[in-house]
Amino acid sequence: MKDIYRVKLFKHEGFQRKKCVKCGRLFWTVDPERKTCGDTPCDEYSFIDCPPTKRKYTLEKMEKNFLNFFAKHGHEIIDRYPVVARWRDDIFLTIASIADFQPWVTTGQVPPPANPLVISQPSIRLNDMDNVGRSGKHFTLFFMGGHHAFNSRRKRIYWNDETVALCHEFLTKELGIKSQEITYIQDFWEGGGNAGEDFEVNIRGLEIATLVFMQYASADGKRVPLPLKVVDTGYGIERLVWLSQGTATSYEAIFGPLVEHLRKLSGVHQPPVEVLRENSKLAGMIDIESGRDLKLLRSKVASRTGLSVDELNRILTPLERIYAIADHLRCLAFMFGDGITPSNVREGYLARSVLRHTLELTREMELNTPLVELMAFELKHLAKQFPELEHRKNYVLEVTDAEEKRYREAVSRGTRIVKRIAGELRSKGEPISQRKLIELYDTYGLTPEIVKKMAAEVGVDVDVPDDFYIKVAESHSRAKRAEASVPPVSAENLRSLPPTRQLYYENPYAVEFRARVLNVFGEYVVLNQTMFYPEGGGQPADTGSLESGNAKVEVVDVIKVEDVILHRVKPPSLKRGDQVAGRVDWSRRRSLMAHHTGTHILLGAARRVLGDHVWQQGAQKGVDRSRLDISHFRRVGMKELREIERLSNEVITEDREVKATWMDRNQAERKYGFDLYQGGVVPGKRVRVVDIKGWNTQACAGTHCKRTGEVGLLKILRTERIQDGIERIEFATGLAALNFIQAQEEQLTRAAEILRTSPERVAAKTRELFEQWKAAEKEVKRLRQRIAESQLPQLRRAAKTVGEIRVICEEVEGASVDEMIKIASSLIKGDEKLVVILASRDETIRLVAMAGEEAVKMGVNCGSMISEASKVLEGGGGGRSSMGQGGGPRTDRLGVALRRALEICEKQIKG
RNA sequence: GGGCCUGUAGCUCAGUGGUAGAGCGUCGGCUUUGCAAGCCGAAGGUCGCGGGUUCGAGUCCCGCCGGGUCCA
Repeated sequence: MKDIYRVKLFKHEGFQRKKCVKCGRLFWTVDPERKTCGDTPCDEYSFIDCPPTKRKYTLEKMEKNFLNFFAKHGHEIIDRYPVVARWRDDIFLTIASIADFQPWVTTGQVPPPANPLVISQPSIRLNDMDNVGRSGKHFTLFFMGGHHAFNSRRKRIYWNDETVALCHEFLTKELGIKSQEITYIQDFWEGGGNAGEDFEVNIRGLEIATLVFMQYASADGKRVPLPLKVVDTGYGIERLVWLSQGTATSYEAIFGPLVEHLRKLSGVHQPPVEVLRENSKLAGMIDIESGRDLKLLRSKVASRTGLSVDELNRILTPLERIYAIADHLRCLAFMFGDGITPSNVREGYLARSVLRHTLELTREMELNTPLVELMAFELKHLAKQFPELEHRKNYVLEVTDAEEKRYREAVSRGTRIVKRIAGELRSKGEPISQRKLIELYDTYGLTPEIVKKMAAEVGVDVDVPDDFYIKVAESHSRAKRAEASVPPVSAENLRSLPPTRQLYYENPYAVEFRARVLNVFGEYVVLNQTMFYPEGGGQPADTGSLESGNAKVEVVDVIKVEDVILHRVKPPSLKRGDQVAGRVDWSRRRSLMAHHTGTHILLGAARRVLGDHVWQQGAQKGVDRSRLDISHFRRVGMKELREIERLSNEVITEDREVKATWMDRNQAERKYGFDLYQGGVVPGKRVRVVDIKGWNTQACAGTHCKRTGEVGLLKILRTERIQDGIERIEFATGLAALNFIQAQEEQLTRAAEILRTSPERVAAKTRELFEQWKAAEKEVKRLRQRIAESQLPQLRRAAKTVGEIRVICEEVEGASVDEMIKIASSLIKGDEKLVVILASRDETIRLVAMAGEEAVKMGVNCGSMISEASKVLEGGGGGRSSMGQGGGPRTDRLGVALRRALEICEKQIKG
């Protein structure tokens, strides 16, 4: 097999392959003296204070330089993609430049937007968020420069020789780095089902690029050659900037102004340069992953600088936090700027995590500046290079502010809970358990750090395990993946059939058609052409009938498997070769079309009213009502809803044109951007674009009205918060909307009739009535109290003497339990030796017994007395010795129960 | 999508199936030169909504609605 690592450049320039004496990996160098591979930890950073480039670059300059260099060498510059990977359903965030072209381009289904191309892609990786600020080189968001070539069997662009040559020329000619400074380490890259040989490009201890030659699909340990061989390169633009500036950390080079701003705000002093330099060099040598790694780093820096570990912690920790805050703010600016809505799910949750992590850092630093102010500062600096973020400024700031407030509320709520728990534990002298700690994190979002701090304030210990977050993960059961629905007829069986001609696209208004039965699979029929729309894109399938000769069958469902449309018919009496006349249930289809077009109109209105961060998160069309789920960072208010509804109907009355056209995917994306994919990821080389003139454009496979006027009327029925950050709007169009309005009107009219008022006055009248009802209830309560009181003398006279105590045992007609209790307690108030047993009757019998203090001392137990007496009534009861309640359904045995109670009472005194 | 927590007075929250409570706030009175505060008292509740179990449900069960939070 050919050695892919042995590229032409190495031969021309006299590179030799060597084995690193430290790590044992193979690498290429022109320096005959070199023994190590040039990567950390084999080589220490040696560019700090003496950069290897001929000049210093800012991030903006370096990005431009990178793009222009490759543009000069035949690459087309492609605009960056959003950091939220809307075109994919396997990842939430864009993690690399190649991610922009997966899966459609890399699998060969869609041609690349240009070939070869170059791009600078903001990429987000949150895996080691905790290292950011400490390691000196980690970022949550970084710019990955990538030059990509897609080599098909028919057309070769370039491969290993040219890739390395381009890289080397960029580094040496463009940046002025000496050839002998650069090493190329041989490696093998594998990920996401693809694999290939690669070079890691290192300069003075810093890895600045990876050049991958992606050519295998890897599954189950086997490697199968890919039809498309892809040059996948990734240059760390921030690292190149750092290299060129030679600052102590990359953060100083990238976030200079914001770091300076934060330093001023927090009053953190800049540590001596030599401390920072040594820290940075050593940080590069150690993979900081845990608190233990950090301790190791500190102690090594301590021994080099002569400072104590405590001293280092004091001067470095605040700075590390500042670096992390600066990094996180940039990441958030892009996340929000590209339209992520914070949420408790999906990418929204990732954004929330970064934001809360940032707030934690400011809290630890006791930096009281609201995050929204810091974000405003950051946006100002990003505006020049990224004008698209400036356009979203309002949303970014609004959402930052809202999230910050929400978090502060969560923490203050949590504080109260922790203090309460801690207060209880303090009396017992116990620490907060690990289980409780996990529970607090799980249900209130309180990190152990916060809990520890709050508990300490009331003097309670917290035992935080090192592997806390692992324990949290363990406490959750693994979620099962939803199984993909299996088609009723396998694609295998359908392979020999031609794609079904989709007549519903040619004329969505046609109802009747003729067709030939190509094949039958059980109750599923395949035709050569059809007007039946198969379920898809949230639009349910059409129904109708197929007629052949004398036989008529009903079409109950229609599905699409790849390019073939299956009609489920009842009864399944059609045969292959039959000529059929099809007829679509038009009123159903018409309503579905109006609802589908209505969905697009509504989304356009929502985006105009709420902002263009609003994305469709799902939609389901129906005949009577439909629903649209949209992302938004807070509940949609009544006023906003009214405006959305008004705008929608305005667009309907304007009777705008609705056009559906098939377009080349790249062309469509270029023209409309990723807003196209509102309805979700759509497969394929060509996409169907539905455009409501001047209002909304989406990739969509559904059937639509030709003009918005046909929708007729759009009425929002209700909204629901289906998830944090996602609002569901239910609505109806046309006659279905009218039905709803009429039904509501009827309710209102009926309510008005009952209230003897006009519909306009229903609200006022109801309020009035409600107030009167409350007042009347109170009055009733007062009066019944008076009645009860008036019965007291009579009841007192009925007292019997039993031994040393007195017992009142009577029925009180029409009294509730509460009243009997009140009567009994006021009788007892004047006589501690009194026992009161009362009963009343409505649907069931209720018994109440109360005893004075003295009577209880003499052995009276109301609870057991009532419990026993209730059995007579075939019910139950209980209570304390001073009071008992009970009853039962046998209304005919009231007298018996009372006698029984008295009997027991007498026994209790004697016993 | 899965899990956990939660909805009680204007606010913050208690409330082993048995007479709906506390603190703060509001109002009134007393005390005080006034303020801050203190003392005494009062008003204020469809216990989220709807079913069920029970003699009896704020409490237990089911459904719905709202809020919070963690995980994928």
